[in-house]
Amino acid sequence: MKQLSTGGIETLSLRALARELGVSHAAPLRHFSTKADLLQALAMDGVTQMIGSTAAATEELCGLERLRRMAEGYVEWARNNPAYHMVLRNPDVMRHASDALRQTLEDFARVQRKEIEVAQAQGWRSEERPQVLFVHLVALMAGSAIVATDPIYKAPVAQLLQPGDIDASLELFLRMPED
Amino acid sequence: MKQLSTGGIETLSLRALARELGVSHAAPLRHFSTKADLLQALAMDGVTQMIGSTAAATEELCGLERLRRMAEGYVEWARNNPAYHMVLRNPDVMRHASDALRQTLEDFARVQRKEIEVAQAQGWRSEERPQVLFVHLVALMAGSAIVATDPIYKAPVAQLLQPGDIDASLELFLRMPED
DNA sequence: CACCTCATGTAGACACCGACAACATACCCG
DNA sequence: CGGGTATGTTGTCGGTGTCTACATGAGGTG
Repeated sequence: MKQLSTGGIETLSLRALARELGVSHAAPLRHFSTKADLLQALAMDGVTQMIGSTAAATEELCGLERLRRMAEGYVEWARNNPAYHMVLRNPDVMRHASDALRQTLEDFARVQRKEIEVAQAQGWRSEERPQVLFVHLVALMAGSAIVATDPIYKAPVAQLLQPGDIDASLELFLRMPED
Repeated sequence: MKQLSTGGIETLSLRALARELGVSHAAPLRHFSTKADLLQALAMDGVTQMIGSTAAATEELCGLERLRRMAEGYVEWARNNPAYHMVLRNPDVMRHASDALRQTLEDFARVQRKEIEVAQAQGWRSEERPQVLFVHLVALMAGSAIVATDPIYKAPVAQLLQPGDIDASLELFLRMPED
């Protein structure tokens, strides 16, 4: 159906894609009726892959540890798939997300909320309101991925940002209080 | 020179801009030699304004309280200036940021790092490495602004996200441990 | 005043793009 | 066999960024 991320991309153009595949300029429109459709498909693909390499890979864990590994895995996925990550960062793409994409993201959020509950039952920040922890987690994951990948955020930190710093930052939030 | 944000925008086009101003299609190129130049100017404008309404407005504060107000102010600014915020979120724009823009951001980061030092001296997370706190702060601010403004992040939280939740989330990090 | 220069605006052209329509081809299934 | 569906092709349209050549006017200098 499609071989994505053929080259390091993101001046994506349907016509360039057609050229790359050696087909006529309008051929891609048979598969994606509009350019937004293509980006939708890429976003869905990216989200599926991201969830596959975070939530699924931590299925045997639970509670706080699972949350930490999920967050670390998310940042690592963003690092390893900058093209997909850029698509997911694009507000214009996500604003018109399909119902299926929204549903997938909601399922992912549900897992996070469930594990927050478990972690709280295990004594992690048990006095906090769960939705505040959830918002914090989501913001921290999204922001850490950006800091880890976007050159403009790397610049102000320059050499100061050592390899493990982002994981250490995630752990500031995702660790037991008595550690 | 320019009246920006004439309408709620971000299918920005030099020709549309020219039409809006009642000039010929190539006139804007006299002021911004390329479209990327225009976005650069917008980004610089946005960053200047953002810093003006956060760092400057908290000048009389210091340490932890200043950091908290800066973070809250940043999120509020993003909420109130979605168009500017979208420009600053765009990786393609920021990747080619001018030296002046980089310098401005670096100055902003310097203030944050200084206040982190002050806060640590006041007993806030004094055992942590400063750069880890800095990375955490930057990620949290960037992520919170996105969660606060991007519909795709609002959706999974739905009505669960109450007005004060994001501030409460920021406070999870930016508060004294004994509170 | 004459003259030059620079900033600004204009018109035209080019290549690229997304999208649409009309037509061709091939394949599957009743 | 025959028709429908999926896929691809060519051609076209309007829109866009950018370049070039040309106009015009303001300001300063001789």
